[in-house]
Formats: sequence, C-alpha cells, structure tokens
Amino acid sequence: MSVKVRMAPSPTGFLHIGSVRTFVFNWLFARQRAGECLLRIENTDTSREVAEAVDQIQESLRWLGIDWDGPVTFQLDTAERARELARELVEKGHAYEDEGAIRFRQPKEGVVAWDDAVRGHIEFRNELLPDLVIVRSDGRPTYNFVSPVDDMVDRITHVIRGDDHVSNTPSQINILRALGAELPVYAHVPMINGADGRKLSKRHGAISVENFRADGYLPAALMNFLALLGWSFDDRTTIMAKHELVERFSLERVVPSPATFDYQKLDWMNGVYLRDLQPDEYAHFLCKWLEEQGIDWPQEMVHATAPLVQEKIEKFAQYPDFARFFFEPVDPPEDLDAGICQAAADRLAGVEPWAATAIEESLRDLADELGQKPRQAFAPIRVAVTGSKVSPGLFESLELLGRETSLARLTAVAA
RNA sequence: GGCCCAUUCGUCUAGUGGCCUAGGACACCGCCCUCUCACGGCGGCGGCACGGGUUCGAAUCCCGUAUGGGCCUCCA
Repeated sequence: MSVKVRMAPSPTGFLHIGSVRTFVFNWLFARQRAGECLLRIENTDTSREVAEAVDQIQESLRWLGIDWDGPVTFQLDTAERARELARELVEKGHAYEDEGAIRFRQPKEGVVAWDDAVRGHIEFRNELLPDLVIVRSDGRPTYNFVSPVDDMVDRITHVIRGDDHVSNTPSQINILRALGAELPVYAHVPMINGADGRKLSKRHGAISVENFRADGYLPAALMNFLALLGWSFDDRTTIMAKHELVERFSLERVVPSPATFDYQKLDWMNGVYLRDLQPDEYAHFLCKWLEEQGIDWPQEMVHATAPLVQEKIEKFAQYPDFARFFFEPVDPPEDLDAGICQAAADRLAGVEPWAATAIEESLRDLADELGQKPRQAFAPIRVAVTGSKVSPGLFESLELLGRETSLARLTAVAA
C-alpha cells in the first residue's frame, strides 16, 4: 500500500528550521516509498496568520528542494466539513454543547494506546483526558479536531510530526475512533534545541530557512545536515546527497531524544559541499547569492575570483569581506613595512607575463635577496594589496587584480 | 501540580545482552604540509546521568531517583 504524509506548517511567519526538519523527514519518507506528500497550511487560528507567510513557506520549501503533491490546502477550507462531523458526533453522543461551543466526550475508562513508529508503545488513561473543545462558540473548529479530520479525509497513512504533539495524540485517536476512521501510523520526531537546551530561537542564530539562505548555505548541505538531526544511516556516513538520503531514510532509525542544533557542524558540512562543486557551478551559485543580497559586483570578476575562494570559505556570507579587495579600494594600516612594498612594486613592474607563477617567482627571489622567509616577506605585501592579513592566495590575487592596481596599492604604502 | 516523553564524549550519533579496552563525525588541542587563511594528513583530549535489581555476563532488560522537555488554551 502506498503511503501518504503531510507537511503542516502554520502560517505565522517564516518557516522555522525545526518545522523544516520534520518536513524533511516526511518528504524523505514519502519519496522513498514512492508515496504522496501533501502541503497543508494549518490556519485554523486566523488571528495569528501572517499574510505573506503562505507564499514564503512555499518559496522556502522550493529552495530547499522539497516538493509536494497536489495543490496546497488550507485547514480552514475543511471547516464546514468539520462542523458537520462535529454535529454528527453530538447526535451520536460522542460530543456535547457547552456554552455555544462543542466539546468532545472522551471515553471515561480504559486506556488509549498506539505504537509510535519512533518511540514505541505509548498509552494514556482515558479518565485523565479532558473533554476538549472541537468547535469554538464562533463556529470555527479547533486544531485538535480539524487536524485528525483532515488526516482522515486526506487518507493520510503516516502522521510524522514534532513530539510536542504526543500529548494531543490520545485525544485525536479517540476522535478518529468516534468518527469511525482508520488510524494512521504516528511517528513523533524529537524537537531541535539551541545550545542551551531551550527551544531554538533567534538568539541562537539563524532559525528560518530564509536566514540560512541569506547566510549562504547550499540547500543540499542544509538538507543533509537536517536529516542527520535525529536520524542516521549507520555509524559513519555523514555526507549524503539528496538521492542517497531518499534511498536510505527510515523512520525506524529516527532517535527519540531531542537534538541540539550545532551551527559549527553545519558550517563544516556546507564547506564540504561548497568545495565539492565544479568551479563554474560554484561561481554560478555565488553570483546568484550576491544578487539576492543586492551586491552588484561585476559578474565576470566574481567568476574569476571563485576558484581563489572556493577552498577558503564555508558559506557565501563570508565572501564579501574576504574578496572585497578585488572590487573596492583597500585601506591598509599605517605601520606597514614600506620598504619591502616599494621593492615589491619595483620588482613586479617588470614581470612578464603578468601571471601567478611569474609573480610568485619574482617575489620569492625578492624575499631571498632580502634574506627573509617567504611568510615574513609576503605579510606586508599581502596587507598592502588585500587590506587584510588573511586573504586568498597572494600571487593569484595579484594576477587577478592586474599590474596597474597592484603596483598602485604597493606604492601607496610607500608614499 | 497532573499526565506523557527523553537521558552514550562539549555537540550530532553508532550500539537492540557477550563483536565495547564503547566506534565515527563536528568542535577543541598538538604535529606535518604551507605565502596568510583554509584544505589535506597524522595524533590527542573526551562519554554510557545516578542508585538498585535480573543475568554466568548490561550502554543494551526491569524498578526507583535526578535532570531536561512537552502537553494540560474556545493556540497550533
């Protein structure tokens, strides 16, 4: 039998990375089993809805490479259907009116239990479950009612969601039973915390997909990282392309305990993906990112610098500072060794051809003649030319900058 | 407070009673490479929350404690 899952964000703002991790699991599961993955916006609480959120959510998912089957649906669209079912429940004695609202009548004895695909057997005593409101006095059905109803109507086979829903599950199961519906398989995946063990929030760093996009992470790297938060393939595999994740994912290997979001590991992983790109691909993604950030440096030059920075930075957000000297004037400190800069300028004036290897040869000769170690001699030259003690390869940078600019920067220090 | 859940290096995790002298990755430290930074190579540091059981044998099973989290809204 084919599986069917749903991703169910609420449109209250940008897509939170924790929700996305849950969606990644849903998506991987569905794609692996050649099933369906729906996108349902849970907008039952109209007061918290943010207008642009619905578009934003889709844009974020598309960017990450997560697609969905069929049109986007809205929880509110099934409100009428839910109201009818609520009335039926009242007629059958499974629910009752209470000050204009309708409450679900929980069974008063026994237990409600399910075998969670992630956490195993879980059970609750019915007598402890409150009779929850399923339709508000203003007629809008509540989340805990519409959600199982939609799952029933959509014939969802696996409900894969955050474990903050564990406590809602017994009530939703009782509702589904009262409705005569078949139960889906439940899989409650652990939450993601910040380094302090608290819920991941702004003060921890990037939290929405848009944040990560703006920081210059690659979608494939982000997905790889997210998939590994609470799931693993084996004891050693960490870098996995999308198709490999799809092939290898399984709910059985999702762990039940919460995970901490490790930004450093994400950075490392993104660096791995960045370095693995073909040079032209790298340049292409870099240009796209710069454009998104509103930085309009000449594309041709950006392309030329790409091979010089590819192995040096872990995310595109580091590019502007690292490569700025290619595009803008530098402002080196006063205390540079003017002598060696002038000597370098003199030497470089006659280098032919103006290419990294010839430049390197010439500067090494200079260092040699001055009786200095290369690292010692090149330091002031680097600062004079790039404005920083840390930069892409010096000789390649000089080549790219061109003789004129290079000499100008070197002599500017001497002046 | 009640109910439910979780607990292996700092972090992500492997581990389903003997393969564990607990493995890998990130981070960190050291060395090598080296024009800086990074990459790469080599090495190091570091963990089964605690206490009881069960068993010939427990990170793995059971009970308790502690800690953390979730839910207990006419929020989702």
